[in-house]
Amino acid sequence: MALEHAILVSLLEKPGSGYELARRFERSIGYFWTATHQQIYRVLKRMEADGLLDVREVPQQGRPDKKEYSVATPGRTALSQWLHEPIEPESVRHDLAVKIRGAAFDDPAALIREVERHHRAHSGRLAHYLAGEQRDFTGPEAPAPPDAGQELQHVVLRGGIAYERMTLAWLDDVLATLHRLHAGH
Amino acid sequence: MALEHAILVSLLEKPGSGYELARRFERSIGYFWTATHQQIYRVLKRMEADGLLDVREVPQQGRPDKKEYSVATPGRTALSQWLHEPIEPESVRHDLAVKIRGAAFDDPAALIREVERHHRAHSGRLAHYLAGEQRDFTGPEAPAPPDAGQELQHVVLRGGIAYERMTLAWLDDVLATLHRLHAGH
DNA sequence: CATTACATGTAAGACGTTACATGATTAT
DNA sequence: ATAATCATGTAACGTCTTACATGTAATG
Repeated sequence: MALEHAILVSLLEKPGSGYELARRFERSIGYFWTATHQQIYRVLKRMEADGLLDVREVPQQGRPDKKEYSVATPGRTALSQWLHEPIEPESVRHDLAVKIRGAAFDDPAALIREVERHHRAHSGRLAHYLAGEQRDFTGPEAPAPPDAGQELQHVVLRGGIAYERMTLAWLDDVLATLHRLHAGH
Repeated sequence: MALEHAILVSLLEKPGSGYELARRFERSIGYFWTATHQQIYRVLKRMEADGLLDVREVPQQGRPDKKEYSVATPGRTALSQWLHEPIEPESVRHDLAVKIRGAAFDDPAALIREVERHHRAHSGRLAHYLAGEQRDFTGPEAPAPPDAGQELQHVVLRGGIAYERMTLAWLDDVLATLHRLHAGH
């Protein structure tokens, strides 16, 4: 049920429409929580009905009107409450690991292309994160005395960077293993 | 829909009952794919109805009888087909990262305990993985010429170990950041 | 002329979680 | 006695994904 909380955090960082939230879930906050627009619109309605959010109809010119959501007081309370509740360290789901173990019953070499694809995707993400870090935190444009919010956003981004680097190193290991098995050895 | 595939892989590694599968999803295969027994029983029934699995009633003494599932030919085909389909690099969901960003709107210091709890949990997992690696792959009991299946299981386990080490280092970074913010900076 | 961006939604079905339910055996 | 392990399930509910549905405006 943390989609609600991710939305609360994102709307506290900046109010916005369902569409805008969907875009953020493709970037920034989407690095550690994904959601599609269908999900977002549904949850926004429920959260509004529950009084967690305020809506404001914003007429626009040359564009469809939008509904700008912002966090109401009960929403802040709900977030605060959740922050004080312990959560379980999340359980992982790695399709690729299932595939790798499954390859023992098929052709391990056939997985090489797939693993290379994942490697490229993670390289791309890493480059994207590093560019974002440069832009927002370590580059010349970055605000000199960062506030708490920025420090916290940065440490989360550093986590994403560490994750991608670790994953790339592991995928290299996987590729080496697959090549070794292919060579007969 | 990869639960089906994880079950196929696990049953190919060794046939077993729903209960046994549920146990495996708490260990071995559960390191990268989780499922509860309720889910497993439901999916096993569906897979049997779909002809992917064979069942054998095994009477036992001093214990309830069990149904031993094994992979039928169409199940092997289905797995093979999935292995040859490209999958998307998975999208992540990190509650803790949402909490960290949310802490900017609450009390960052209140998160310290929570992060420490996660740190302990991941330390435990790492120790568990390392013990498993020692037992099955690098210890004196490990089979000298490992086959493809073991090589692949090992590289997946190495991924789990790398993930836990990376996570612990990141949690140290998070704690240092939270302490810095608490100190007033 | 086609595509991308902006903007919001519905519906069906798959998947996952939590709670409930039962019952024997083994270990403390 | 109590709890843990073995063993299998149902029911209710909530979440998530995929496909469908519509329409304008800007960009190439």
